[in-house]
Amino acid sequence: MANIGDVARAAGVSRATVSYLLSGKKRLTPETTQRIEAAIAELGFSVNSGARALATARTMTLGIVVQFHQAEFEPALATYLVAITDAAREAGYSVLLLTDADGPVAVRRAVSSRQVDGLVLLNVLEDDPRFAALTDSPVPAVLIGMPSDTRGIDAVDLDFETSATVLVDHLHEHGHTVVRFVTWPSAIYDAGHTFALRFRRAAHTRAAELGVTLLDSPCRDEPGLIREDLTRYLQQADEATALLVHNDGAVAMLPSVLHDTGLQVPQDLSVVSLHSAQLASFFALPFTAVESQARAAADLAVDVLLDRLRGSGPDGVRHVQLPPVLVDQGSVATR
Amino acid sequence: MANIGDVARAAGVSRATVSYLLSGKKRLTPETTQRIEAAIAELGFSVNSGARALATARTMTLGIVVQFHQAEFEPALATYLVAITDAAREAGYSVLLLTDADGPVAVRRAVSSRQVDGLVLLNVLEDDPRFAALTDSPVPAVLIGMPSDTRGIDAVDLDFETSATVLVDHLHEHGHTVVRFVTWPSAIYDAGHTFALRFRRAAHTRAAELGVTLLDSPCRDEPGLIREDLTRYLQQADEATALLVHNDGAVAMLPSVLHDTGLQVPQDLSVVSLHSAQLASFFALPFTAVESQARAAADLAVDVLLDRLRGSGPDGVRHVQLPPVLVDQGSVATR
DNA sequence: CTGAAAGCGCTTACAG
DNA sequence: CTGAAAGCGCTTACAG
Repeated sequence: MANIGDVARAAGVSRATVSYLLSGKKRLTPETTQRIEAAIAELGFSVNSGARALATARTMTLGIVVQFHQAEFEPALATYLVAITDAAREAGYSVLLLTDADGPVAVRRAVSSRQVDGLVLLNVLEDDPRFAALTDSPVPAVLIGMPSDTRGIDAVDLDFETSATVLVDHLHEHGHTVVRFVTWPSAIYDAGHTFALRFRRAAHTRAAELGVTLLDSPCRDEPGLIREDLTRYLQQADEATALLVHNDGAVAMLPSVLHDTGLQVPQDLSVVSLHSAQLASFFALPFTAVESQARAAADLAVDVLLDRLRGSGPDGVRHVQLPPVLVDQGSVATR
Repeated sequence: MANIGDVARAAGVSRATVSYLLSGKKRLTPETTQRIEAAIAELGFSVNSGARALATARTMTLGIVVQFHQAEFEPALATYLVAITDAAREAGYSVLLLTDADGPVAVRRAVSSRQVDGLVLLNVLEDDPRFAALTDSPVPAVLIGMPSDTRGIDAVDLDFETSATVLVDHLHEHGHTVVRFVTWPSAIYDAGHTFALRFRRAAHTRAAELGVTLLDSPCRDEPGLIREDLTRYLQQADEATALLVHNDGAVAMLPSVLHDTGLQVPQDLSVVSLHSAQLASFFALPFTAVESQARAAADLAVDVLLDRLRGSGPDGVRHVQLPPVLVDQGSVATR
């Protein structure tokens, strides 16, 4: 394969001149430019990325750190990966996938062998073990997720707190005062998933402010068990007039369980939910909801990280939360 | 950050000696080994991967070429990505994610800028546009998918033909002679998805051999439409006593539609299916089925690719098909 | 068993 | 506007 010397020789210039054309850092005469471009095209030359990385000390590569291996239960994961990679490519960056079961190890290896210029962390926990590997690292990172203490790391996510507020408000405005709050299995909260903790906390806070009673109703994590749990909740004779759902598995199962129990939405029961847009689309979910947009979060994360890499953007640590959009599908009745 | 020279100095040896320890290509005295190892640990040294790539002409990186952007409708995609990356890492390889909407461009760029030593192609079509970019490439590739003409490229996949045969046999053995074949939307076949074409062809061939009538019944590609299509098929008054399903969206919807139409499986209707293991697990699908295992295919693909890179393994082009496993869940009644 | 030296393919002050 | 030269951090025949 041709290297920069071959191009220089074919064009009758020095290697430096070819390099300047490639980087655009110096302006060349039109004739020189044209001769070099012709040589590049003829030889099918492209820059050896390893050599460039060595010379510039920049890899033009970002790493995505996927911490968990339950990819199967994360329908939005592929969307995140593809969206991050797309956004990175548009900025001239490649993407390395880092999936080690041991997150800190994955981070340290990529950083110390200088494989990446920056990192995107997916599936962030309140007290994430990867943080330690990041604090003494010369490589900037951005979290997709918003722990209460980000340790000085940039972070980006849907605004789960406002999302909860918006949904509780929506129910309250329609006259609902007792609401069943269908949540993730407790293991999700215990593990410290930031999206779950933030949403739950804000839902309770807002409900208290408005005098709305929230009945916590966790669903377990397998289809059969979720169905059982949901069925039990729906058949329970109590004063709950609405469901506030934050659990992708449960909301996916909900239409079928509603059907089985013969309850009509919104006549017999109102429903609002927070779930990923992927899930909504895959199941054509018919509920009024805030949909988390993996692509928007991914684009934002890459923007923030690139700002940091370029030294552009605002000073100081950045915490950016995407404003939720309520998609009203009429699944809430006025009481 | 420390480089190999810093380590050499700290250990009182030459850089070459450190390099030999790192690569294991020469045997050093225990004392030297120990001094170097101590220096490495103390300095927190690790090899600069770009520099190593430049010196060795090997990147130790594989590229995954994801061609389509409908990541949302591909629940197994994340599993493929994670599984390939895991397998690669175990062999000492990193993984670059290549998602350009223009597949051939993604391939050419990664190859010509020497970012990868090998490529894994996902979502392979019968007449895939990426093949052309591969034939004149010095970088070996493996397909996950099995076109009829692989152009000399290694390929790996579930054996969809045997899968179809096994499922048709299963129905035939239980006395079913008229079977409704619920298929993907015709666009899937028209686009040339190898898994769809191979399965359909083999199903028809086997059915013809056994004297089983297969009623082709495509489902469209949105939840609402799938439900409509399935409902219409189930209510159709004909002699079909069983369903053979090859359509992930349809099989996911099937339990609910069965419920609505009041049909009992297997009493009123027998069902067999081919779907991804991810789907089966996410929905707890209760049907006798062949489940496609993304992880198995990913492991196999990486094995084949690494054999090629090392020059090990059998000579010639390799086409490996994973034997299907029938998971009998009793959804077929004897007639 | 160990080391000096060339080379991988690029970039970038620096001099002209 | 262009080029000679040093340097990025490694590896690997080769000589000892």
